[in-house]
Amino acid sequence: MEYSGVNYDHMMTSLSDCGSPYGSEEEMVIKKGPWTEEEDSLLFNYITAHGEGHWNSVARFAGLKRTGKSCRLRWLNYLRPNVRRGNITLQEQLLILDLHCRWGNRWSKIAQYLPGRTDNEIKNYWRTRVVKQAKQLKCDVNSKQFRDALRFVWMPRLIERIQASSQSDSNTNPTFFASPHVQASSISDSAISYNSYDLISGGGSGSCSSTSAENGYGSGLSSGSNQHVESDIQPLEQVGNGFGEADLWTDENIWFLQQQLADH
DNA sequence: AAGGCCTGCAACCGCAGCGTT
DNA sequence: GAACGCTGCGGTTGCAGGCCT
Repeated sequence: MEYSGVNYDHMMTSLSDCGSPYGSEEEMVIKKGPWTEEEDSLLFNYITAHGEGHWNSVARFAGLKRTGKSCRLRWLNYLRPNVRRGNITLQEQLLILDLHCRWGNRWSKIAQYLPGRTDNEIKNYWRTRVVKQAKQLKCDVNSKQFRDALRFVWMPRLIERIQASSQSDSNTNPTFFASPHVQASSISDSAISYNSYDLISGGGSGSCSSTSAENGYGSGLSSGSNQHVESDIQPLEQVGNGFGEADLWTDENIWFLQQQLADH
């Protein structure tokens, strides 16, 4: 954790300005801006002892001069156990693209299928990477043109790279997709029964999967060392060796995409 | 070295949905 | 059923650090 040491005391707002969860006998002042280590500690200890929920009470009884919403956000996006930080892996990128194709900007729903990732992180990824590339390609991120580019060009390339990486890793990391820590049943939307296998084999229910099957981008992961038994698989649990943000948005790929778009 | 620009991310804001009174 | 409060979601903003000139 890093704290800048900057005094954020100036970022205080009277609770009377924004709907106070506190008593009105005295004007409570809430703090805004980055969280301090001490605040994190207070929040973590309180939730560890009392559990999540009732966020306004958390804010009040933990001794935090924060709104309930702020406490909730800090917990969910940062303090919560199993929150994964750091680079979005290739597999995660692929999954985000696929799920966004199904559901659009339903970030929290998408986040359900990326263990340890928060909706905020996924949203930031989408905006800072994908939207940026759409701009670079001079098309709207929601346009059919760009969606087709993602579906028919980008995702197959991602799969190729994942496949190549998994093959090169198979000696050192033969259990890439198998995680004993989180059960697939933890995924609430059982209608889709989502995992990487579904994604690459076209087994999902969304339009992308069917089209992806047609276009053959499902040729990859189910083969080789990563083949797995369905029920054992946790989607995209990271083992963490070498799938950092090896970004696909290289000049070469952008050029390729532009050619594909020009052909349409 | 310094200033400006760019990027990524943490956090805030507004709104909608839901439950309770 | 209206009013209110709480929670969660998606959009947006602002800051810190890196990069470039």
